[in-house]
Amino acid sequence: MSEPVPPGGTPKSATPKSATPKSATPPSETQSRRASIGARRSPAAEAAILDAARSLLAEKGYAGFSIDEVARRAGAGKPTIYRWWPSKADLFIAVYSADKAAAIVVPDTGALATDLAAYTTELWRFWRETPSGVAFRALLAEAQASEQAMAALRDKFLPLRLADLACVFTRAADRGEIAPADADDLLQLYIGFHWVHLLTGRIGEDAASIERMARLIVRAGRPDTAAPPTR
Amino acid sequence: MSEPVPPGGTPKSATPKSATPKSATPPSETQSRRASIGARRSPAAEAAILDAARSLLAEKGYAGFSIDEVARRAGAGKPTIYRWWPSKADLFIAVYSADKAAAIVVPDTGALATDLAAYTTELWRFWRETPSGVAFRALLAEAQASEQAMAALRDKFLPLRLADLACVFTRAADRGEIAPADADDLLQLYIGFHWVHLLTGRIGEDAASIERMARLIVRAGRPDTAAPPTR
DNA sequence: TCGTTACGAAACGAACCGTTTCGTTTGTTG
DNA sequence: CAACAAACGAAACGGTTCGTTTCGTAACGA
Repeated sequence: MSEPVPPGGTPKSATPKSATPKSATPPSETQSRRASIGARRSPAAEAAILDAARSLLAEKGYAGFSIDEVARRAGAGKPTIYRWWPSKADLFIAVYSADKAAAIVVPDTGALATDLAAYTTELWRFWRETPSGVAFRALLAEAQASEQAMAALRDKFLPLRLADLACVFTRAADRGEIAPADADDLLQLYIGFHWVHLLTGRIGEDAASIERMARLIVRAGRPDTAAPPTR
Repeated sequence: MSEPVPPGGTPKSATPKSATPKSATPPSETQSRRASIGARRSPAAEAAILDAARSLLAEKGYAGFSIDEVARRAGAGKPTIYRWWPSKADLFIAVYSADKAAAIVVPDTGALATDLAAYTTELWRFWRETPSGVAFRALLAEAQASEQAMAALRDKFLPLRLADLACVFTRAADRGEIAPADADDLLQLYIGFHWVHLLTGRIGEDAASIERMARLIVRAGRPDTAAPPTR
């Protein structure tokens, strides 16, 4: 869905015929126009479009993310965009996927609490300072209006993105810090913490809050505390 | 969304399709027209607009929530809508606020874990079965594109809506189940749990998951376990 | 060489937003 | 009772965006 569409359409053999002698369209200044490079996809056009989309998203958020504006900035035609990305969402997802490479380093400090605090600090900074943060928020928003986007988010995007954090919890379980059975639930709780802050615009560097939350998570997972009134 | 793009152009079917003679729209049946009742606001119009907005939101989500369509369904003029709700967002919030009355009963079972589980079950049912769930998701989405909506969500909407849950945690602190200092953070964790499930479309009745999460929250707040290796 | 394909420019239709004009209806005020 | 004020619905307008189509041009490939 997010991949460019291979052009395999029906060859229409009808010659344009050009009954209308349009003439004109003077090629006066062929200066900066990025002409076709022939019967193949232009890497220059693709790169220009992706770059324009990324910077536009970073500057104006999803609200200002219009195909027309992307085309203007990229010096590309809208048909060129729609040829390779059938919808606005496709282009949007492509941008995020391309950025995902520059991901986040998963900390390994030897203790869950410090791992979590470090990860959160880094993630929030990433969300604040890169187009990806904006893009992710937009993706969450988009998913609320499109069942398709929702499914993609839930089934493809999240599991992939959460793999890093999952292994932080796995290591903690191996160290005996938390009960292995709780690892998944604790991960979910921590994700929720991130999302609430992201979606309400509170992803500043509130170190105290981050640390408190990390300690709560650790405490919730402590296996030895399960003794007394667990029924 | 659209189909894969046939890049070579399609056999254009030579369609002069439009040319719709607009005329029509015969007011022939003057029956149902809701005339002015004079120099005062018409309760009938207000109710019709709110009802139309609510049902439209429930049916099509925020994507299909257009002022034009609301006006059509309500048999109202757009100026009437804009006279009383200056923007689309205002009408939208009005719908949610009106529904908020039929809110959720805050459980008081005597134990935090069971309170939380009961509350979650009820809240998710509410989100699933009323337009409000759709509306809240849409509000979250809207906030990602509009700083204004974000501020309203963070500063006005949430504190109000969270008051119920807060008192569940307060009662638990009074009973000594959790450390009073942790109440706010635990509440945040629990909210995050709700949001993640709402935003990823997983608000079915997963009783087991709900209960596990409630127990984790309680354990995270246990005051007596607050001891050692915080380093 | 000649057909195929990609390119950008431009225009188009549809949808929606928010506004304005218009004629009508009905309370309120003098 | 008459004049005014205010609300009503219909309709249209300007602006924006999406996604499509047409058109002329340019390079690859057989």
